[in-house]
Amino acid sequence: MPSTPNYPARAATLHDVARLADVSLITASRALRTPHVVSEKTRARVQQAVDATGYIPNLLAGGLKSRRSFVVAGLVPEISVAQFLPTVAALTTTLAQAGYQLMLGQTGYDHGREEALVNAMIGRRPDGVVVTGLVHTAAARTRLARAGIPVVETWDLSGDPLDMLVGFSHEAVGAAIAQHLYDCGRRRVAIATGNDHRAALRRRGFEQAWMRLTGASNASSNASSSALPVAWVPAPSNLGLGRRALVELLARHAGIDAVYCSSDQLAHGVLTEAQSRGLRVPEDLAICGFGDADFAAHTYPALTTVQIDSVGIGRRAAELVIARCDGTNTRGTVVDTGFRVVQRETT
Amino acid sequence: MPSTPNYPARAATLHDVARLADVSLITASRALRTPHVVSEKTRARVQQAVDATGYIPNLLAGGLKSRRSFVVAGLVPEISVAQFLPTVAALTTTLAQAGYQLMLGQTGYDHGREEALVNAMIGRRPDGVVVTGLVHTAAARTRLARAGIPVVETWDLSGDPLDMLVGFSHEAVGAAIAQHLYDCGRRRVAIATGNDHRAALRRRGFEQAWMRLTGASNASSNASSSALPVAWVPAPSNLGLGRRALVELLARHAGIDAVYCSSDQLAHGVLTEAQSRGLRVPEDLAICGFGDADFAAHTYPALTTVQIDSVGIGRRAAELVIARCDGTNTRGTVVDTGFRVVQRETT
DNA sequence: CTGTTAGCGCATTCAC
DNA sequence: GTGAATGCGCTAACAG
Repeated sequence: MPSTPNYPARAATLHDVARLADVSLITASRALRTPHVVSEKTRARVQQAVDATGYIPNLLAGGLKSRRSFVVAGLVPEISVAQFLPTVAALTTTLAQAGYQLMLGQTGYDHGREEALVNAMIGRRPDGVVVTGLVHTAAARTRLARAGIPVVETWDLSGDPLDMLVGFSHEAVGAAIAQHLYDCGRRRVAIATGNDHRAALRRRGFEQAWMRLTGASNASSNASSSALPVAWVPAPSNLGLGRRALVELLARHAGIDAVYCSSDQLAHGVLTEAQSRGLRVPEDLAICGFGDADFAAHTYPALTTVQIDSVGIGRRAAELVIARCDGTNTRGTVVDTGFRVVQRETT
Repeated sequence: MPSTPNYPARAATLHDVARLADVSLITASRALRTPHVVSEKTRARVQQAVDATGYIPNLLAGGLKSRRSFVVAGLVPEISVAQFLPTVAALTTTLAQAGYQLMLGQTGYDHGREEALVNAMIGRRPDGVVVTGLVHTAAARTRLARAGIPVVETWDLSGDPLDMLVGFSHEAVGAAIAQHLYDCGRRRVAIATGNDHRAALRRRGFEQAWMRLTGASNASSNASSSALPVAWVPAPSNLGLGRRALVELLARHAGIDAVYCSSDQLAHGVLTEAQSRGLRVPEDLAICGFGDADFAAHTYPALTTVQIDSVGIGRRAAELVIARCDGTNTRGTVVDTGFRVVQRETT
């Protein structure tokens, strides 16, 4: 007799449960899925058999017939992007509460794996798809449209959505920050920004608003050129890139008095570099970030930033997918989750 | 004629492809799965039918027969824990390269959802399970053992693993940090630590080594009491909690000259609080973190910490699961990924 | 190289 | 309230 536990080689099936409870297959199924239509006695016998066998329903098999997988695909550019984390966490939690699981995939910031990932996901027949960001490649958009399942794009409000959209206007965020720095009396502003799509929208909103505020005539809506000093860093941005960005800005543009950063991580780096050079913040240099990361309120001095409802985006996206799966028509729904400039000590 | 694209209501099946290509079902299947056993001509006809119908194989249906889902379950305490992010990212990438997808779930730091999550995952019949951390509850351990699939626990080396293990010794990490601070000439050390399992192991390793080094006799291996000043913070730790921890330590224990922190986020907070009080780092206070986060090399002054192969853990875990699914026996494998104290400027 | 048969484990549809 | 038959979409096993 072996000392290691000896479990049955094959997992118990509903068939095993039914036989042990001496009922038919379908009665066992009903006892578990719709208990109220089964007599109490039968229900108890089935439950006993379930406990005895350690039966766990095979959702794959059931889903084949009912065409429901109770799986939702989640697409992120890269998992190690702090900004999306609360969204993914809320998504996971909200879905789990409704019996769904999240299947997570990385598209890559360059969209290189987007189409392949969408195909791989569709092959698993998810009941819905949530994307942090927009679906960029035409092939992926077509695939998703043809799949006939609810799709929620998030963290954006622009463009023409594939189906549903939960986010906010990045251009409005940029404009609000410009207004804030202007109101603080800054006139020689610079930008440190990641090179991703959403950061570019914020930068454009910032520049256009700035030109309007300062009455400059050479407003540039061209994405490749800029009227203001800009340091670009590769996405995803971090503290180290922020330091490097400020080094670059100060070297090329003496006398700047404020920096808008496309993420709080970047802003924290700019703050750090400023301090290492003996610059006073905000007296010599004002700094504004984006995202209201968990550390933003606790830097020294505390970081002015833009608060985003990252958790709410995940929750709303999950709710929309679930509602649609339950038969409610949410097609085309667009939710603006808004934003708020949070002034702290760096401006 | 409607202006919106009108896709077939039902997704194409292999049946549709076979009929269009005028071959049998199984031939169509083989043309896609094992092309080399099918004539070139047939293969081309099938491929043409696939393109025409936009067919995407239903892996759920195939998996029912072949007992392979090509899905691996990933269990994390909470997604928003920066420490595990590189592991999860590497896991996802390595699995995707081999045709697997990651199904992600959150157990909660208190293990409250661990059993329910394991049951939900098992119901989807994953080909393997990777856990960041150990499986703590007995019920979950039993379920996983009975499922008969490869399980990799990670980020630890202690205890008795369910199956496979990829990690490092947290007690050895604690001891190494104690040695480092001792070598730096510090004698009045304190600890700022999260209240999770792994952080507790590091603290114990630290304290035991410290007692040995300083020749103190009241070494306490008791988890609830401590011979050194300790500030506990709830997991997951962050910068704000680090500031609060230093406030608490300085209030209760005047004259400490070094703080070991259970995460770099915590250490960054301690550093920030020290600077806000005009303490010089490392002259007045040495600080050591853990994890070598992306920002650690770029704080001012740069943070001394412990480098962990977070990416390697994810990659190795994925490789072990994949190998086992491919028939290689990796049962019981234990991989020590090691660690390295990285001295920078805060010690 | 290609086809036929028989399920995988369960839910749907109809009968009793 | 319960049950028998049928099939979801695909692949393993065996024939040709």
